Amino acid sequence: MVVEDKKKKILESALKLFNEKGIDNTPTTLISKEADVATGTLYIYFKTKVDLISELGTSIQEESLTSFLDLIESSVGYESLEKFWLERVEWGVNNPDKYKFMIQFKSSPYNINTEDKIPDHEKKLLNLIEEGIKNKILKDLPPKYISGFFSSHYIFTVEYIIQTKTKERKIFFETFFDGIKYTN
Amino acid sequence: MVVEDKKKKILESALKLFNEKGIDNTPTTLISKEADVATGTLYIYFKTKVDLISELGTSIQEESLTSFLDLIESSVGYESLEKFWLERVEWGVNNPDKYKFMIQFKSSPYNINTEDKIPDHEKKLLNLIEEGIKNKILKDLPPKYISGFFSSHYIFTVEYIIQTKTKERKIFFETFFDGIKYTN
Amino acid sequence: MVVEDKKKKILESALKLFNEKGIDNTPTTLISKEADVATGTLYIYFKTKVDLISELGTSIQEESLTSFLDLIESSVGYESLEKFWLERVEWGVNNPDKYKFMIQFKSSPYNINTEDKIPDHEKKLLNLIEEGIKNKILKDLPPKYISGFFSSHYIFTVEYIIQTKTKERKIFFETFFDGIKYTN
Amino acid sequence: MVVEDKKKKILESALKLFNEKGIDNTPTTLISKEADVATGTLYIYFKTKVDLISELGTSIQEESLTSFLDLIESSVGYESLEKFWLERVEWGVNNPDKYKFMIQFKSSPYNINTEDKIPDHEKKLLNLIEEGIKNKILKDLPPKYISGFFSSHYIFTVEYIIQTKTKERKIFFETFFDGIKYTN
DNA sequence: AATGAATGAGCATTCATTCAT
DNA sequence: CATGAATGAATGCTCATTCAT
Repeated sequence: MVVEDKKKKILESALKLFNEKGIDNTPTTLISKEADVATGTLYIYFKTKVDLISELGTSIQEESLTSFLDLIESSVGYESLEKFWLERVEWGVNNPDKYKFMIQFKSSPYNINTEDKIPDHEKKLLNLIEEGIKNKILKDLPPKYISGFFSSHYIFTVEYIIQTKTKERKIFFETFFDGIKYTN
Repeated sequence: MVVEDKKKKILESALKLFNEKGIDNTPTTLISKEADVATGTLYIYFKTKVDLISELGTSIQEESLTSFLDLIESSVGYESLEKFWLERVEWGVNNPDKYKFMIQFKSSPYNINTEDKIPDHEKKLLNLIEEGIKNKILKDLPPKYISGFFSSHYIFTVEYIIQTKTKERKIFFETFFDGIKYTN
Repeated sequence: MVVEDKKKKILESALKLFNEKGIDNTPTTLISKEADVATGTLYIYFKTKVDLISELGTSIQEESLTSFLDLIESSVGYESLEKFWLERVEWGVNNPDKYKFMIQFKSSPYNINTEDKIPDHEKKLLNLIEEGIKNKILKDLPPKYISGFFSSHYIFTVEYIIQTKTKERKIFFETFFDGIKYTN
Repeated sequence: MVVEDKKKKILESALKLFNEKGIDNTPTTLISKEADVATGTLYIYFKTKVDLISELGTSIQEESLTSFLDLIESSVGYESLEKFWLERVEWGVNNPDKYKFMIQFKSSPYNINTEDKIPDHEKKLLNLIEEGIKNKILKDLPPKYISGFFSSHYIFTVEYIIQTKTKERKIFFETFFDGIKYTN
């Protein structure tokens, strides 16, 4: 087995089991078994179970934000926001396991210190929003409210799409955008 | 101590501790201690820890829906929806502990059979939404999407208000309503 | 309810439940419930659960030995022994609950001090046996061995009769008597 | 410590404690302590306390029946039966702890499914008895009665020998055999 | 005597983590 | 690096017994 392959298998098994049984109902021994690895091996790659959870959560959150890089190149408008939104939604729909775990992770006590690791995106997004408000593209709402609204709307929409298997996308984005777009 | 007082204290202690430490990281012994009650007393009022969790979650969910009764009397429009939305938001803001637990509970595995107990509200809300769509007050979106959007937007907004302590309300409701209102 | 009636009901319920679930798997609360009596009432009539068990065991043992009174009037011989044996067997067959519990009780740790309460019968039986040996009616075996053999043979036989529902009796007694009768 | 040594020590400690305090009054923690092993170690070797009890009971029952193999080679008669009986008695007298536990185990609720594991001996013994009846060596009693009588007589006799430390054997076997031998 | 809510020590079992091999 | 037997603190739950009413 190639080096680091075991770590990968452990993370994959953890993801699967955490979704099936919940984080707190998944013993590390079971993760090891699922990963075809000895009990102790898990503790070579992760100091504690919490470390494993954190690393899994953080890495998935980062992956979910890949498309963000495109957004910060452009300025905020219907098209750029829609593109960003669509890419994230598509990622969620195509990675339901990772997505599902991300939700569980975010609302768990294990998320505590994770925000420190993804602060840049937040800041940059806030900057873009402020710019959008100044340019009268977005309503004059607190930027933090808009970014939060974005997240919550996105999370709910992905869940809805996964459940209903609908092919619709644009109308869902408009629900979001109509809520925050500038009107006089 | 008055009858049923102990049960109340147990529920209050559980609420507090579940929010502080998470449901799965709160031993029943700690709940008992916090409630100034013996270990076994908890099991007089609740058959199992899961029963305690369920009863707490269900009762809070019901409480949070009290204002719903007003809504179903009227028809869907800006005013009636806003009134409903405002009352629920106010409940959440004024009961942050209950609110916080409700969120944790809803996304937990302990929520499984609870929906059976609060299905009417969902159905009635869907009926109201369908009516709103027919009357060209709301966009022609899947009713389930609108009701889900309502929930997710409401949850996020309460969180935002609690964190920022802002006095704003109306602009937040408009964020929601502008997203779903009918336009030609 | 007549005085002492509750005590009787408690004993009856205990007998039933001890047989159904085993002594150690029968909570006193369940006995109370079965007897339609409050939890605390049991402890008015019995200082502890062990006391209840002992009293039940002892009283049943005594009852099972009622027929013994006839035996000690006569001297040991085929007829008198058979009569005694038959009466005890019949008692066991007709009181399977009491019989069953008696077996459980005898082989339990709760039996410890009970023998002190039924020593007379034992002694008198031993005297009768010694007499029987002297008179060349019984083999020259240790009297204690014969009395123990009597018990064990009796217990097994009752079990056999209850299980098979056979009407036979005499041939079973002969199995015992042929084992101990004097032959030259 | 050699592999499987811990399991052995756990079984030995359990045997000792079950006899001293009774199965239901022996906590698994005490067994572990007596075996100089951690609490959790017991659960590596036995899934539950019941499993430990069953394995202990079954293995001892099997050991007690070793001498049975000789018996089934021969046909039923005074000598062969006596040899079988003597060997079993000797095993009981020499292994009073195992013997004592076996009795407790047999009359306990934990014995339920154990008979499935030792059914052959019973069947073979019944066959031998039937043969003995046909050949007019044994009385015409129900074979099941004879085999049960054998057991109960054997159990009582071992108890008697252990208590009295007598060296006698033959006279006790005759008690049994005289009870069942054919006479015309 | 009767009640039954309350008590808290006790128990079976789990599981994150370690460490000798 | 890898293994997996071993550890023991921690947990959900039970139940004999008490005592205020």
